[in-house]
Amino acid sequence: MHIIRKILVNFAALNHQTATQTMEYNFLEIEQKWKKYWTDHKVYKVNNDFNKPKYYVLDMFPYPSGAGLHVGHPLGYIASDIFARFKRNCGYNVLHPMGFDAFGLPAEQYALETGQHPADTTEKNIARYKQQLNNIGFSFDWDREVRTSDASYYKWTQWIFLRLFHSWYDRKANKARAISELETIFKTEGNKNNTSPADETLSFSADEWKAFSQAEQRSILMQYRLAYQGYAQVWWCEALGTVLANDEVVNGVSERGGHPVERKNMRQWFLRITEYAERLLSSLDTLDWSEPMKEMQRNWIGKSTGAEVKFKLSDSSHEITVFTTRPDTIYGVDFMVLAPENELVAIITTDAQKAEIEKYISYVKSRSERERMAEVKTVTGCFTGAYAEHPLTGNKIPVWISEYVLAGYGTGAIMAVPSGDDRDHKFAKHFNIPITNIFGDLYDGENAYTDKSGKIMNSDFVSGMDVKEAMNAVIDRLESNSRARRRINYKLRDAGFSRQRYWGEPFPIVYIDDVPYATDEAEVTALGLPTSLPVELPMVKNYKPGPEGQGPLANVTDWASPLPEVKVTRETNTMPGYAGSSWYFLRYMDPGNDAVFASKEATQYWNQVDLYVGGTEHAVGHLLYSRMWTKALCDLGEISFDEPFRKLLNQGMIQGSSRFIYRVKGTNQYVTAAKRKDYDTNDIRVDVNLVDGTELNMGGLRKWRPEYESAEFITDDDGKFYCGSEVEKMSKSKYNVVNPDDIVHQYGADTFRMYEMFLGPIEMSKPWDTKGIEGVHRFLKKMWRLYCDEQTGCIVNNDAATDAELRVLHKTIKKIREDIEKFSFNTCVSQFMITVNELSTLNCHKRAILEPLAVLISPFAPHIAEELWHMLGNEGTVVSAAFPEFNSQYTTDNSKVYPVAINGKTRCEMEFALDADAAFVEAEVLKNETIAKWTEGKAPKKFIYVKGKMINVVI
RNA sequence: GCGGGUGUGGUGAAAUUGGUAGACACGCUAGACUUAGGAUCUAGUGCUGCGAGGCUUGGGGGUUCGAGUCCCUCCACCCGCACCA
Repeated sequence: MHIIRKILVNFAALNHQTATQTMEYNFLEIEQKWKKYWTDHKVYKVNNDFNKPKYYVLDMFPYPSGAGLHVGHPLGYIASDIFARFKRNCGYNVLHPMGFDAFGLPAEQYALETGQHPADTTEKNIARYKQQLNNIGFSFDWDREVRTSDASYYKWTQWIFLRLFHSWYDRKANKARAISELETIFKTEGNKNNTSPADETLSFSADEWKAFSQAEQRSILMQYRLAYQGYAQVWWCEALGTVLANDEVVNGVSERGGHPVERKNMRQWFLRITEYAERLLSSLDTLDWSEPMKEMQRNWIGKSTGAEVKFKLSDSSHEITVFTTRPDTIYGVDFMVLAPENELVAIITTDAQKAEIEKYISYVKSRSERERMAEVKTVTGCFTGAYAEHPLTGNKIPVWISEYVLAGYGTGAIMAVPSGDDRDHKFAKHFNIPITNIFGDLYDGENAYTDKSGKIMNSDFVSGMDVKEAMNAVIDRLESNSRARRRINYKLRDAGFSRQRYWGEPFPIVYIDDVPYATDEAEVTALGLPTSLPVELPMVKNYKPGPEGQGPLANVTDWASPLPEVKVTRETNTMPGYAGSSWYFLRYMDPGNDAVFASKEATQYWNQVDLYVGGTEHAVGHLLYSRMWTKALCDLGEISFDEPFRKLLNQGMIQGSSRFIYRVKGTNQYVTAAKRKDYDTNDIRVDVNLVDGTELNMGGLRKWRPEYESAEFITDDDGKFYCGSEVEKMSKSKYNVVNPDDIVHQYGADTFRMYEMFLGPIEMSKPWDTKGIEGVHRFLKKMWRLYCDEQTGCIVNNDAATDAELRVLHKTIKKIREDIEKFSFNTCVSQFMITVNELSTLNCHKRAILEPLAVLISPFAPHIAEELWHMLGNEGTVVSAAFPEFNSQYTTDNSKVYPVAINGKTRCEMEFALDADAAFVEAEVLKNETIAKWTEGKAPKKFIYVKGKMINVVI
């Protein structure tokens, strides 16, 4: 089957010359011609023409993986390209750039396996991506391309990092300020008006500040900086001697080699995004994003109001501080739970419990946060032997540790109220901890009462109060003796910014006696080290990790220790993937600038991204970081807007559809899907490109891999072999990747573009299926035949259009304009099909209709539109033609065929003028034979006439 | 577990936001033209029934003259969860 198709395609290719003469739709030739024209004439070149109104359409730039582009990638790019072209036709100066997120883990993993340098493989992958993108006919201005791995780009990533390093967040002014200003404040008033976001207990006077050593001062400033150092847990694999990403840990062991892994604390860089939590939350309201997307960010930021309560420990001077959203339930506290990582655990554990606690902690080290949160059925925990004192009753409360309390959230400790919280309840039941009921009959003894309605009982002075009252009363009482304070807590955590990897941006940081300094600080200048950016990533030959889990850069001794005699070392970690992608939209505005990341004029003009298109998988990562960077740059006066993406359009994911064959165990026989139940078989994935629908190309399989060379097939009764199928992520390893190049070669880029849009709403996920593309291809051929007879060539005439033809055209213009603005591209394609069908029926070959139609379809199918536009004798390019306007004279009707229903069931249709009055309509309807039959002479109880919609008779 | 989403013919889907469910396509069936066809054209195609008709938007319930759309409830599937990008 497949072979026959190939032969026919080749046969068609051989006939190209005759095809040209017969003027049939020769997409290969047309598309090649116009692609060349667009490139040669730099048609998509964008100038910073500040006099024209601007529109900025941005795609999430791709990571250039070794597998190349698959048919899922272009979905969003096609949508944004249509919109960009549309806006351009509407007279805007449209910025629609593309680039590459080129640093990342896969290139490094590939380097470890093959020894090829990531710079080389990345270069190759980018070349392939560009060629694939160009094949689809996008209107990118490649002169503005950016690559995050270019030194000329990451120079500015490093520069922004240093701006964050040199800044702190002034909570009163609610903005970032220079750290030098904070030093001035410390010199005059200490930190009494500016508590550290990292350590609220930190307190010093102006005199104390001045008395601190430089190292002490710097360590205090580190508690304020927006880019700072702290500690975080990473996956550590002893056997591989390396830190692993979450993705590299599968089922609790390393993906490579299956070695055991555990959590390890490491010094890391962080971005203090939590200082922006409130602004990131509140300015969501100003954005034109989908409500679910905003909801996801809100939940991620996770604002909750409640109280921080301190519990004294019996027999110890330490205290446990907890955050609770339900201070009203304080009389129901039956035990306390610390995160196993909480520093207090080591201090308070009694000798008797030590062994058991250590055993439990080592178990927790092997568990991911995900597992810890998800597996609620199995309750685990361990008693520390210590007791806390209830702040109001003074009762002794046992202190436990358990994995369900996470160190990174809140204070890493909770007060457990089993009668009012599900997890606490399960825990108490499991460990037989007595439960205090503070809800009276509302608590049934079997399940926690988590509802916030009803009265609090059995709770001393708050008994009988409702939740809100009790909350305030409890906090007031506790506040009066300094045991609590009102507090807002965020789930959002500071962003880890260090990776123990090679293929990323080096930090512009050097350590002098283990104290970190920015490369632009005086201390570094004094050493004679270069202070200018970029700090270039040195070329290396091996990518193995450094000692003690440091990044590979630690092995480049002359780079990592430039001045060994004075104990000066460089930071050998690199920045994470999201560093470069947090600000790339700014670089496109002025990509060549060597003096600044983008000129003020350029950022002022292009301003916010008007439309940002990309997948929901970035909902809380990239989009949140990018928003924070933008706010920081705005605070520091570098740009004049504090939100990067005004409108966001989320495209759905195109999934792969994998094909399976079934091998009879222990043989080289394969059985068709329907008969596999009769045999004992293994499922095996085969290349989806060897399958037509579900029908396997058996000869193709034999040639695919040597192990199938002598395969025997147990076919279906019709002699064909059918595969099973399953929807999965599109990936190389699942053999379900479909390359857009193949589709473009077989049907053309215009068909491909329109087919991807025709698949369904842009935001919906769906599996790829090439079946159905024929319909779109047929449509383009049919449209072609309106303009061009296959024998005689162009058949467009200059006759005046009829009213019917004008109505078709103007209704189409209206519909297409509206649907593009709504990003409803699938219905645009339907409309084009309807229009072409109607014009074919009308036998319309008139310029007055067909010339606007060519412009109308040009954002969707630019190649054929350009060809038709020129066939009509136009000069220049359809890219800069004016988008047609509709005339409402041709889009409004003055009568309507109403559905007439009896009791809501449509029984017939009747036509009335749109301005017909109700009495007339009612009389006419009741006269109607069909209606009379259904009403059986009964007088209607009610007559409903909705103008322009429908008529309903209730009997 | 938490958060977000989705569910409509054999298939992809449409439905001016409460007003004719299934537009537009794929596939399938029959036919025309043709040396030929996976080109092109015509007709049919949700299910059920001889028919008038009845049934139908994941299941159940509700509001309404009227529900795919609103409310309640249950189920199934997909995506994300902080070091993949």
